[in-house]
Amino acid sequence: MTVGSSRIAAAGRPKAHEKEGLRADARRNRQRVLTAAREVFAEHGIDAPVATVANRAGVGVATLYRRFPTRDDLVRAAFADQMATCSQVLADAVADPDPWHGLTRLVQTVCELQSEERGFPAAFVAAYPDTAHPLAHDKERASYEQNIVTLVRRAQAAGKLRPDFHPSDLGVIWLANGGLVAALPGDRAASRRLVAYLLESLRTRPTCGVLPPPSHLRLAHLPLTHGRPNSAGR
Amino acid sequence: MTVGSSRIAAAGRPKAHEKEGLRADARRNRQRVLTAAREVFAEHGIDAPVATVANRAGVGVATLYRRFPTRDDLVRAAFADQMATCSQVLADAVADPDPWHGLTRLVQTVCELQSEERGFPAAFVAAYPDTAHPLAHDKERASYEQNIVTLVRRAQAAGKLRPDFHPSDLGVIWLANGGLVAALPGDRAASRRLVAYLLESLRTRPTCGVLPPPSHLRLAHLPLTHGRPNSAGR
DNA sequence: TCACAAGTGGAATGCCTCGTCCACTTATGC
DNA sequence: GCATAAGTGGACGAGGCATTCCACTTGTGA
Repeated sequence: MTVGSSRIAAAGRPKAHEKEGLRADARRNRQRVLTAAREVFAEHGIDAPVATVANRAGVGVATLYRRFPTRDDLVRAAFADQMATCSQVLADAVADPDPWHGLTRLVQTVCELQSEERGFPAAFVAAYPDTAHPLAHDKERASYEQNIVTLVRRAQAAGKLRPDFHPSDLGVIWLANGGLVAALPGDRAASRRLVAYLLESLRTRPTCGVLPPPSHLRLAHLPLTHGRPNSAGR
Repeated sequence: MTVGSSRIAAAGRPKAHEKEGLRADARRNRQRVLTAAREVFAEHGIDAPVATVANRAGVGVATLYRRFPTRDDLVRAAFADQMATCSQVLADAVADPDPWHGLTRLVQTVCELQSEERGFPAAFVAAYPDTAHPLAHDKERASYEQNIVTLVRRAQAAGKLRPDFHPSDLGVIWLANGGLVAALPGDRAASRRLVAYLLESLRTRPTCGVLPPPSHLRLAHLPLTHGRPNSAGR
């Protein structure tokens, strides 16, 4: 991997670590690792040993580490599809002419994604870090938050969403559902009932009770350590 | 610890492991360990190393292991007060002449206990195992379940609780709240908002929507492995 | 076909944790 | 005070996991 390698340098490829610049067999292995990671994470949770993933993929640990130097890299790459779906659903929701419909779809879809694949809730949480995290850049995050705030305000302006709903309540809903799914892996019905209850109480009603004030938590202000005891300073 | 020890045997004490039969210093140490365990579990989660607890308590690991042979023993003992409170609140709820009031109090109190002490939600889950668990005997569990079912039926008969509420939904609520609290340790407001939303939609309303069917999960049919990656077959 | 950079696997290393063991200390009843 | 069972602490071995290293293999462009 000499920097001055004439052949590669001449091809003008930016980084050897990009998916595109990979050799064909390496790209294949990368894909195998991701598939294995999803399977293993679903079975044993997000903290499963790296070696297990490598075994399942039929590659050595070194191969896995070359592509995904940290566990976070692996987790994110494994659930990148789901995260992309979330982004898309949020975009769709904002674009929906009926903001209430967009909002309910958003809540339902994210919760369903969470319950479909065990391990994703934790990845979902990890993707919205509080501070000092390199990926999911601040700009991207800020854009998500902006969209969510917009959606909430519009749904409230339309008279459909209860006025005391706070955008951060979406985080509350998703974290709660994520916790439920983590406790009852494979039980989709429980998640669906939770969501149904919650959506019902979000709708504007004549007899809207008074909610306790929201935490001053920013929507994205979530910890990285959910279900990751290794980082708990043992 | 000779079995035939005349002195001890004459005193008629059943087991040397009972709290009562402990020597004064041992009882003191036991208490220190429990206090340390609560602190450490709150800081680092329920999976914190046993040695950390022993250190904090100022005792050796052997001392800790003698009193609490398994991690589960330690966890349960550490949160025994909270569990007892839960039992009491359930008993009070059933005894309450207004079943709706009793039910809401029950939900709120348990959720508050969960958010007050990080680590307790996991302990709470662990205390309601699915199978093959020595403690929280079947009888005790069955009695809890019976009480919950009674309470729910009465609240529904009184016309206060929506008729499609299922007793197992209480488990859904507590697991969801537990997950939320685990993700946002120290944020009581988030938990309170979740509970407020949920309680609102439990009340009978003219325009009650149709819920998806409940999972066929028994109320107590919860996994032991919540937040315990060590038991996940690494 | 060849040269070689890219890629690979698995052994090796180091760290952390569990749980046990045993020589030593201490509370207790007489 | 004394005898003794109860209690104690820290060392220790086993085992699991993360991460690195390096000799070997393979894909690729010429």
